[in-house]
Amino acid sequence: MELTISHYIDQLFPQFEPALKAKLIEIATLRDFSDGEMMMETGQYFRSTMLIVEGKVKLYREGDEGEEFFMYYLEPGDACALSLICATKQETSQIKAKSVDDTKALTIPIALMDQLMRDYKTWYYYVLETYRARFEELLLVLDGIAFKALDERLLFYLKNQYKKSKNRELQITHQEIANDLNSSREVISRLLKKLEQSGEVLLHRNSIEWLN
Amino acid sequence: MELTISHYIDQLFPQFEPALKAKLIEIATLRDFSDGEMMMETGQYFRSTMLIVEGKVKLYREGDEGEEFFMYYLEPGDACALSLICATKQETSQIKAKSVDDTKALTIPIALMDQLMRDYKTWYYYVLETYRARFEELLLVLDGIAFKALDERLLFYLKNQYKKSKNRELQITHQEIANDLNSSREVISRLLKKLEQSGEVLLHRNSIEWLN
DNA sequence: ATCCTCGTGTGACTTTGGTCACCGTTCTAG
DNA sequence: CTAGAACGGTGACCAAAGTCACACGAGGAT
Repeated sequence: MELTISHYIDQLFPQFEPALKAKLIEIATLRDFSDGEMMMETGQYFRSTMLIVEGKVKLYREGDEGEEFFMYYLEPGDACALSLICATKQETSQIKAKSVDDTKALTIPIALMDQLMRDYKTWYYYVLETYRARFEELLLVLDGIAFKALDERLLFYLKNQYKKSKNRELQITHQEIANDLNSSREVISRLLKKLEQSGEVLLHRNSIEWLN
Repeated sequence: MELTISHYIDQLFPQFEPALKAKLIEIATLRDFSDGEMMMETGQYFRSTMLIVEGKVKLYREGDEGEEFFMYYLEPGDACALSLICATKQETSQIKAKSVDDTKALTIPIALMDQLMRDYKTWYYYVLETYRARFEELLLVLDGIAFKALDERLLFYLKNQYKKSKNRELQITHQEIANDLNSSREVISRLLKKLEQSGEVLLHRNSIEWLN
């Protein structure tokens, strides 16, 4: 087990100083989440901070009537910014996180966060950079929804998905896209049809092919 | 001058440990911004971090065609989260900040940030809390725009303004509200008219009166 | 007093996107 | 093989919000 953790840390966090790596191997535990499992619910408290080492995690905001609004993905090497921040204050989260793949995460008790921040400079930089990156990502999402029409947002969404999956063939249904963009299936279907007619994608059942 | 800085710090940051207060008095300088002055432009680099000690600062996101989208205000005791984060990485900002009052801010050279974070626990907590608070605020804005119709957003906006100004009479034009909400003047006028008819506000030229 | 600008009110129209109804196809469990 | 569910296509309609055109009054400048 410790071998595995050590391996992940070397691969994904090469910038961590040796002493920090050793410390993490000592205190972190590996936790598994299966595809589709909720990792964080609205209103839940954090007991530990998580570093994703395998799989993919989808973060979204939940509306008053349970609508879901996709924000961004966390991938191996990423940390949940909220769990880093909220952790120190024991605040409740207003965000949901769902594993969308078989996912493994290193968990670190929040009680040790202060010590890590103080003692390991590379950890401190990592945390700040994580914050910054999430904040920027959130701003991009805000841009989309504030300034762009749905067709542009859809295009942005698709490009993002392709980049993450590194695959010409995207396995997704129109309904799922509609959920992520907080729209409705029919509207997404229509917009996709337009994209197909203008030669940007090919539509199949359960998948969308990108024609670059 | 040092007397003034010391006074602000005691008033607005009582939680700072004595050594930190002394350090800040030593390294911080006071900077003035006049009403309406731009404090930060899109694409600008940070050279220092700022703690607001007087006045009010409006933060907004700028769209591709120059549209402005209001995010939140910074008030005395607040710090610009972005200048705390980006500072350490020398990244450019994608946000605009405008002084909407005669504003004073303590500026702290970014070169000293690392040292402050490492040496003063109360500073470290303050920075993390600032991040968390701005992140939450941004999430609220996102909620509004993602899940609410314009009439609800307008109401939320007005309540926010009243809370900040502590005044039954809000000095603002319909056009300004429209800019902040990235809408158009006519639409805002119509919605305000509805609010007046339902007895929630009284409309005057250049001001809106809240009837609680 | 006379202009002129600014803020506001309002009707008519358009566009975008959400909703409803319904259909055909594909996939899968039994 | 068959029933039912899931997925996607489509037309008709509706509602919210953006746009256009114009009118009116308050207030400041000359």
